[in-house]
Amino acid sequence: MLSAICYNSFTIFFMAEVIGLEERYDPQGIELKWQQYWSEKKMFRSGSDISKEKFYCLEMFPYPSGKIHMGHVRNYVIGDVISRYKRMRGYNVLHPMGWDAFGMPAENAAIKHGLHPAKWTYENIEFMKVQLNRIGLSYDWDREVTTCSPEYYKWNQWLFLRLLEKGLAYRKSSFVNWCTSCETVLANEQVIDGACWRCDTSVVQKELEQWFFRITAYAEELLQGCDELTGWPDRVVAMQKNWIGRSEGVEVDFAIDGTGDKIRIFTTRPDTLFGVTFICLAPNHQVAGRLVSDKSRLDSVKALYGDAEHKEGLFTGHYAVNPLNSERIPVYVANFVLMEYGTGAIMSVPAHDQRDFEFANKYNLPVKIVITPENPELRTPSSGLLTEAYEDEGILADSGPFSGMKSNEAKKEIARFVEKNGLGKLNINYKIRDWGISRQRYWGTPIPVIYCNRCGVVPVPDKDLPVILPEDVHFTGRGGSPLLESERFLKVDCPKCKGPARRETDTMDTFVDSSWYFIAYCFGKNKISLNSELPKPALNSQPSALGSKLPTPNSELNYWMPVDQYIGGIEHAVLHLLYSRFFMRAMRDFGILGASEPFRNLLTQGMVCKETLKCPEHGWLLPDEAANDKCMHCGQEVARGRTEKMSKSKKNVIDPDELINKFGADTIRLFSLFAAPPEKDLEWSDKGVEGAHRFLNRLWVLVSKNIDKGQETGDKELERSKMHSGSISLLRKTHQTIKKVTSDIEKEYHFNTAIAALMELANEISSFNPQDYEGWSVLRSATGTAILLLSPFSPHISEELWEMMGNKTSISEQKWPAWDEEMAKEEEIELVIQVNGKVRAKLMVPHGLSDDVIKETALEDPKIKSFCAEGSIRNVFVVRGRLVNIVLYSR
RNA sequence: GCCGGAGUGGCGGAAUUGGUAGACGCAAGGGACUUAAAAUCCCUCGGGACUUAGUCCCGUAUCGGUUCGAGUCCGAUCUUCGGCACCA
Repeated sequence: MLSAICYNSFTIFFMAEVIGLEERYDPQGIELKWQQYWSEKKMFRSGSDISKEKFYCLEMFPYPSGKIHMGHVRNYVIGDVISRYKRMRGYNVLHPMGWDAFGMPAENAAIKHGLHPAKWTYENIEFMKVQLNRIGLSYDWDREVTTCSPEYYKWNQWLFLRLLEKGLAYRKSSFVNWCTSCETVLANEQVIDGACWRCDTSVVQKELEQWFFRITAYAEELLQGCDELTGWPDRVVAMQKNWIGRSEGVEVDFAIDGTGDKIRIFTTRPDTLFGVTFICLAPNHQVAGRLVSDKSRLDSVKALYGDAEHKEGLFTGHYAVNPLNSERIPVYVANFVLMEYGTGAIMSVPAHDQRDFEFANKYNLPVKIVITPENPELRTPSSGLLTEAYEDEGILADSGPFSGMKSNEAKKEIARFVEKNGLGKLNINYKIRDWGISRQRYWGTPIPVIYCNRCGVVPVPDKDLPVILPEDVHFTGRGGSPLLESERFLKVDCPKCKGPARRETDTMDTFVDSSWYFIAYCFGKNKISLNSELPKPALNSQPSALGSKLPTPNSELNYWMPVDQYIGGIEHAVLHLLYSRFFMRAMRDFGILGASEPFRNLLTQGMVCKETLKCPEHGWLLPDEAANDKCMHCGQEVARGRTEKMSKSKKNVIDPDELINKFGADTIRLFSLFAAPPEKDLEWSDKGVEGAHRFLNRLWVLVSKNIDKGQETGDKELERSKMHSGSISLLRKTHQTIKKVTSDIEKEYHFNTAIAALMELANEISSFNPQDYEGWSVLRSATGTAILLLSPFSPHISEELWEMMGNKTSISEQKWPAWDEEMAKEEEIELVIQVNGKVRAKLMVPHGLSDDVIKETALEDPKIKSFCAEGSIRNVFVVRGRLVNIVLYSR
């Protein structure tokens, strides 16, 4: 031990002696210094000047689980680069951060460790905020939002009440997962293999009255709006459209023979109406209950509802009449028919629907072919037996007056016929369901309604908001919602009749919190005020002589919204984004703001992955549990698994804090931006991180060794025509790099190629040997530019180097450099000469030659001449500034 | 099954509107410096052939097509990753 200490201090002394201790790149010191500087000067506070062009850059806020992971780091670094870049481009940038702070893990922690969810959550936030700041993220912390604070969730409640007023929030009965042993509701993720996560009791479905938001009222608009989402990845838009699931079709009434009941079915294939051979009802369809006398058999079909493996049916003993051809067909109850979609009843055409085909086979029901393929080769074998349903389009057969029509024509004709004759109507169905927001949990926004025996469901008046979560509760994980045991919370006077009443004890889905947090940021901390944004009746049509100081309705909110760039994980491609789009529209209709779409551009970053290690005996291994491909515990060969998303269970995670301690935040930022473009998965590589660190180190040495020389040069204009070729070439490279880095950022946020270009410039700078004043001046300008261009990626080291170069103001306040197109132009180009499409020679020629001269030059090249001697020239193609292709007649 | 991506060196990844395939980095090999190592710096680095220091051939998942020219466009196939999945 002692000798080690001696050795270390000797080493440090020795190194300090040789290279000078002050010259070494010390990320820890620098990063802390600049983080303090930024924070003290409030450098990243959004400006209040709303005449300036704005840029709202938003990253998905984290759930405060306790620790930041690499996925967060990647997400936030991408957003930070964009924000810093846009600031340098002169935009008024809003770049906020907050906490998605309600949710189950806090309550689980309370159950397990007896910590109050609030304490657990706020401690996590405090810790994670320090972690975020260590990454050097340029947030405006003055606008921080924490969804579990009453100041925030008050507005959840306020919005709920507005939705309620408009009929967009309503109550209906719905099923939840219920553990009979714990007597509590379970979330889907708490149900493991159909059993309770805590006690392993099998979970049952229990019917409860719950609150819903009527997102279906906006289904069509949300779908139409998808076409405006040009700044979103195609696949996310596709997923949204898919989820909404619009389909056009007709509803047709089938009368039941002898009972007077009518069954309304929905179909998208009216062209197959003549092929209907039976009708199926969902097990919980009203008419099914009436038609089936054997309730136990009906219950057994109900029990298999939703079972994707088996088709189970039951003949009701009744027949329906096809209104088009008056055929009498049997009515079945079938487990695969969904009550929630369409009318809860279907017409079955086994010849042209695979599901009906399977059902018909099982229950020996007739199959009637009414569509034949246009291609005769595909026609049914003469036996008339199908092996599977024919679901494509074709020519109608056996369909009365419609026989011989093409199916897409027949669809329209038959639909028209149905409507004209009052047999049914055209209709559009959507897969999307209303959004159930009730959660039987404590750690969420209390739903602001009161139940009164006399007045029924009474909304909490606005003036009584927020309805605050009570503190006097215990967390056992048993016996339903903890809110039920707080007398003080539960008992309340009815706002209407002042009689005794009871509060709603359910809380809201946390997706409600995240559906409008981006709007909350626009107000600044604790200043959220959605109602002040409502248009006010004009007091006076003319502004008063004193100058009206009345707030313009919607001013600040409408300035910042919509978000210009949203960045987050693909896992939120459907729900969060769809709910947010719904909330925006609802709020627009309340008059709170003008826009409909919340996020103009969306970037879904790829996952952070890493190689996995697995021992045949000990399972997944941490990197330091293996040495030389052998397991440390048993010495067996370790299998290098494929690279997978970092996860604790696979032990391939990396702790951002450890990395920062070792390399500094700038290195981590640089590597995660360099290793892959943002939308693709990022494979973590320890060696790659070292490479990024080496690059920063090289830059550090480059600046520090030239400080003295560089400082002497001023900003005097140099005359290009008199410059050395070396200087010109470095100057040119500098301008080319500005252009390249700028366009890579602007175009697709391809930071990886931007950084590659910066590395090229750095390489050129280090091999440049300045001889005189001019050389030093060019060197200084190239170095300064490189640092400016680097600053969004690795801001701390850039600040420090910028300061070392003698600059007095922070690099974060500098303008993004501009390039000069003339300066960036190459004087000579490499001309590639092809013969018959194969590269045969390369020549250096001056820039800007005419096509004819280029052609001539190419043909005069001795090598090309010898190739051309083999045949006569048929054609010559000249691509300006690039290549010549000489095509010969083949012999 | 349906919808949407992706297949390029040993690896991560580059390649404007079709116009030099492999930028930049990692790994590997060689060299310089050092008593030595680390660090740093320099060189080589898709495969093959030959009459070996220059030249030729092959090469972007596979097969075919369009074109003077295809990683890029078109058609088919294979592999792979996401999402949805009895939505009538």
